[in-house]
Amino acid sequence: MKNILAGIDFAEDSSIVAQQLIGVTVLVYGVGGRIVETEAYDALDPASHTFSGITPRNAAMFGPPAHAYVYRSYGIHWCLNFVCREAGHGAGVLIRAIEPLTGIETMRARRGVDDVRLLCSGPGKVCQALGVTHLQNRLDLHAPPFELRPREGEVTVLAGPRIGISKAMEVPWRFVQAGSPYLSKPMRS
DNA sequence: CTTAGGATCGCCT
DNA sequence: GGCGATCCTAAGC
Repeated sequence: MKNILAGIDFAEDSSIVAQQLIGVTVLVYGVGGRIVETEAYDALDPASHTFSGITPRNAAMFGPPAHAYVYRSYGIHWCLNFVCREAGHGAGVLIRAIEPLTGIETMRARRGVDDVRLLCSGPGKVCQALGVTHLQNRLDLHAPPFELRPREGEVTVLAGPRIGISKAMEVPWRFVQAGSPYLSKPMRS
């Protein structure tokens, strides 16, 4: 199935996909690891880039699911999203943190940091470590340079408020792997 | 430990 | 002209 990848149906709501992505391995040109933190966004959500309709920047999120949406944040960083639902809905999942597994030396070199816990502990860091830029915007996640592998084993997922937004603060659409030392911030207890 | 400021791009008011 | 789905560094308590 076209929308099924790594055991996840990307045509589902972004809040569903965001939870299911915790524990999934993502590689870009063979470098990456296990997703431990995500956030869901949706066109009905005032905190989403897509809330006010399609623009050149967010067009990828209105495209087909299981594709990448990469945007520039604060003019400096890149952030990686996976598009959800059917084309035209403007929904997606922000990849906020990864547990580094393969290509750790490459990530260290790209990030200029030694501590593994700091390699991918934030959306901008994830893209720097994995080498994601606008060149990957709108690419199909089924094909290289992307590779997604299903979650293996049990994962405990916690939900809480999203980070760095000023609207819809009460929506609990941040998802983390419980107890992971690789999060951008610990989940509030 | 917390807070503040700078970097710098695309879109909005 | 303002403001982010951010990160890093420096300074203060």
